[in-house]
Amino acid sequence: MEARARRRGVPLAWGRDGSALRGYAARMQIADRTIGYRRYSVAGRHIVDTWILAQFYDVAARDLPSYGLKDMARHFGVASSDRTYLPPEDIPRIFQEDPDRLMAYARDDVMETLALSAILSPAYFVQAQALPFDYQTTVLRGNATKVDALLLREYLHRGQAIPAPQSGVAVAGGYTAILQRGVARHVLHVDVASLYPSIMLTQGIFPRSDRLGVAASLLADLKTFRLSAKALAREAPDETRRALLGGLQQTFKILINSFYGYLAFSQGHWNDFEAANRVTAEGRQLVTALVERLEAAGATVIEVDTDGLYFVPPAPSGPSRGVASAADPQEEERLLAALASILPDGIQLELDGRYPAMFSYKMKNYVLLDARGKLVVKGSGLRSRGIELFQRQWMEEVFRLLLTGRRDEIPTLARRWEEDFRAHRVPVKQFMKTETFQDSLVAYQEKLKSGTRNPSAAYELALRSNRPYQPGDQVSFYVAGGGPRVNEAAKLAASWDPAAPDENTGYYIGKLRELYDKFRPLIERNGLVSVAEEEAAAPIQGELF
DNA sequence: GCTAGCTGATGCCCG
DNA sequence: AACGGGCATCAGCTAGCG
Repeated sequence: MEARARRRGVPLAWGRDGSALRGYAARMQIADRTIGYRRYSVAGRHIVDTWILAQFYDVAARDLPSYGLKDMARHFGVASSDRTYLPPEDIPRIFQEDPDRLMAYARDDVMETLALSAILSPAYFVQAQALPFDYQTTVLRGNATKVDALLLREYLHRGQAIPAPQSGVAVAGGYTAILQRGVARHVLHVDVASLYPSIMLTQGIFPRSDRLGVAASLLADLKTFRLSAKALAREAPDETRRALLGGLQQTFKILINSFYGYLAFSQGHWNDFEAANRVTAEGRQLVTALVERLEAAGATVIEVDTDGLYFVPPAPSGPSRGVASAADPQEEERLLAALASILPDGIQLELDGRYPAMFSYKMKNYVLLDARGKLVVKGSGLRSRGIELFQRQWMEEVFRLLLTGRRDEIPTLARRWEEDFRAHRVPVKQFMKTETFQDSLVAYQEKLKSGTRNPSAAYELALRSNRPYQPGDQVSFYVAGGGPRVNEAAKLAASWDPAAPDENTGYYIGKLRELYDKFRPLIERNGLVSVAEEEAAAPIQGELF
């Protein structure tokens, strides 16, 4: 709209005072990545971009197929079944020949955007009422900056000086371990509720420079507010009110969890790295104590990550020991009570889930089968967007067979996939890789020249395409020819022709085989194997089989 | 001259 | 401009081998 208006000489006087829209190139950090976008300001109004809200949402959820409007609308269930879809490349022609159809399409787009905004924006609108930021800024600022702003406001209000941020020292994180690999039956997941904030509150760990004790009272107040919002949401008489209160408590939860991160935030005026270290040390100690207590009770602990763990409860004594068994609910309750009893007052243990089966692969990488038969895949090695779709599908199918007791069907499945590749029955969408640019193309070329990074297929293709790619943009590609360097054989996915498929079949079949080999020992064992024993048997090798 | 194995960088994910 | 801990992949390098 900005470009069209400039071209036609139409002033976009959208300000409440009649002033014009202003826009400028900006970049922002969303979790691990930087995106380039155009930031706008209009006097007296707030521009909140649903595309950015989508990316913030996805930081935690990581379940969006893409950030495009159509995919988003379908994902959130707001796409109407009779909406108009038009192929983008035909839009100029349709505009000429059938403008009404184009307008219907545009109207559907606007309605979907509005519906997405109604889902994704209320949490920020609520925050804007609690923070010394306007609505638009509330969306764009990070959580630690928001905590800092709350402290700043209180100190200024009381006429007190603001300390300078301390320079950073290393902070150790949570305890993570994998004790068993392979297939487990009847798995429980317990976790400590709000581990770090609870430690801060119960142990009184707050920034040393916060002489007024603002952080401590803020955290306590936010926790109280959150719990009452949560209770009110449960009792809310109608859907609208429930959604509002639900958003409120979600927002508080995020802010509450940011207090720990704030301690180690290098730009925070009241940061305190030593305090951050005490919080994580206490967290490691609590979780380790849970592991020890469970093992003493005869449970098999599978994996541990920061504030929770997966385990198989002790089998009833007798000959069935070690065999999957239906749990005795009373015994289970006794075990959980015993577990909770070793935690200090104010630290709550929660039974977070119960799973008929689990496949434990590596730290932070596992698959759960829930009681409804749904498969939950966790970990970068198993569900990363950096893995081609066919690998993720292969894994999903294999893990489902493995966890539902049909592992004898796995070899047939693996063969079928190979045959599909050999017969070019697999479309490009399934074997292309999609990467998001972190650097600008210029920055990439500089790093290459100075030897600080290696060539990457995605950037090389973007450079060859002569299109203006920006950080945050994505490119999809596949491997066509042979050669020693895989990246040199890459081609844009858009250039793949189903009538003349030129993908490197050998390369992809090789990938299928590597995939199978990776999991084969665990599939064949069809049970748990202790990592300690594995390591004792093969102490030198990193790979265990 | 070849290769296994290591290293560093990148990208993505878990809590 | 929240934190640390992990895994997979790639290209380049190097020690060790024949």
